[in-house]
Amino acid sequence: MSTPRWHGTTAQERAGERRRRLLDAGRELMADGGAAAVTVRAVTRSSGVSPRLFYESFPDRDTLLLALWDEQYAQLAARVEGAIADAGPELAHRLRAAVLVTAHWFSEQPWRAVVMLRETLAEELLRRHARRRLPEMVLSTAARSVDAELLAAVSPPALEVAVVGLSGAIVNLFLEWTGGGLDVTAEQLADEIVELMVAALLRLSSR
Amino acid sequence: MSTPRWHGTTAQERAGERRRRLLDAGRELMADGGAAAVTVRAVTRSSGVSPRLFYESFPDRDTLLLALWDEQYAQLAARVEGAIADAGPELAHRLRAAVLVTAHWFSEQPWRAVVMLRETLAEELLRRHARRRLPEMVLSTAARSVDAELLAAVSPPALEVAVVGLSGAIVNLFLEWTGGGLDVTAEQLADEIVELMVAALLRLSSR
DNA sequence: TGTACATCAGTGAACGCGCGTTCACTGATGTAC
DNA sequence: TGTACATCAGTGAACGCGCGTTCACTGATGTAC
Repeated sequence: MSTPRWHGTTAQERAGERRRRLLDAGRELMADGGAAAVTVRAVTRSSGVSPRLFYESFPDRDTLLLALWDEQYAQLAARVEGAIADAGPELAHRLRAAVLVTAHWFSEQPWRAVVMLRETLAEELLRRHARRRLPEMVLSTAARSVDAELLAAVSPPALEVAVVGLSGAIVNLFLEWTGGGLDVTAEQLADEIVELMVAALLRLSSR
Repeated sequence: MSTPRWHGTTAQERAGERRRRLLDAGRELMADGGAAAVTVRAVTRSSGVSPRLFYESFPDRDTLLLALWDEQYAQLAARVEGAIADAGPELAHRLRAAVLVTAHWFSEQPWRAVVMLRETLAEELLRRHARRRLPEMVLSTAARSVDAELLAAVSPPALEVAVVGLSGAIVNLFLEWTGGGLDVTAEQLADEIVELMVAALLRLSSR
């Protein structure tokens, strides 16, 4: 036997399963108590993995936090990707598809907004990691190969300001909406956000 | 002597001075290390006030955090108030004066943005306390007694959505700008924000 | 095939820390006689 | 005015906790002979 086994599984299989359990526990803890609740001890306690083995999966607590964010990001990105592929060539349609699928993704599991948005504002580490990636993903994916030269013609500072303002608006809207603070449907929210984005783009291109 | 003295000062004077020193130390700690750095022990250590006496000024750590926020809020509100009084009756002028004085207030002491904006997103307690008060202050103070019936005619959900989006945009713009991430002048920033606010108001009123 | 030993995988107690809060204590000041 | 005592103001050690991380140990499995 070239790969040694232990209770019938390889070391790699067991390590992989432990990593999975640590991530799941971390996600649940973050959903309940924010990033501050994701401590090495809480994660190992609730996953049943011994603290010693935590450090076999992750060099430290911070790396786990980043992994949690990245995992969600990858899932959302895949969804957005799919939605855009089905949306036809027109920019506004692509934008709307991207925003709407994001709204649905958040409303399916409201804790996703906690992990992706709220705690990303709360923890310095996550803040630097994520910064404006979420809205930029939506924008850039939607705009890909569309009006590229339009954006290229915009002066960098004006684009910067627009992106920062839009990011803040979008993040806050999704956050408040998933938290139940906004009494509108996903479609109304998406329309609102698309309008904001289109208005910002138009204002930029008309300068 | 009706008020007893101790080393020549009354109990009240000494208690007031300790409260002042605790607040100052807390502000500095928050500016340097965020709300998480504002611990009872750190505050008492760096102010030279004994931990026992901390609880004479504040019932617990959370109350100190809120007091720090409130102190800054009161200062900013006073500035905005003053700026608006000098701005004449037109809405856009009042808005611009309010936003510009806020921008200057932040840029004078960039840690103010940390205390008022960044850590307000980071700590659950401050989040609930502050929520949308900052942008609402700017908006409502500027709009006071101007176009009140205009706003009253807007449907509540639409107004909600607009305020949440605007809040996010404004907070993010001020945050990024004070952090050095936006290479524009205070005037350019103010113009941008006023444009956003006016556009949002117009969009609302034309529905 | 049976046994002594090496190694691998995993456990959970321990270390050292800083925290919020409290409590036993000290020393300065006021007061009764 | 002088002294014994009460009270006021303040100090800083102590309590009990959870943390990130490490380390001494156990027991299961593989291997040499």
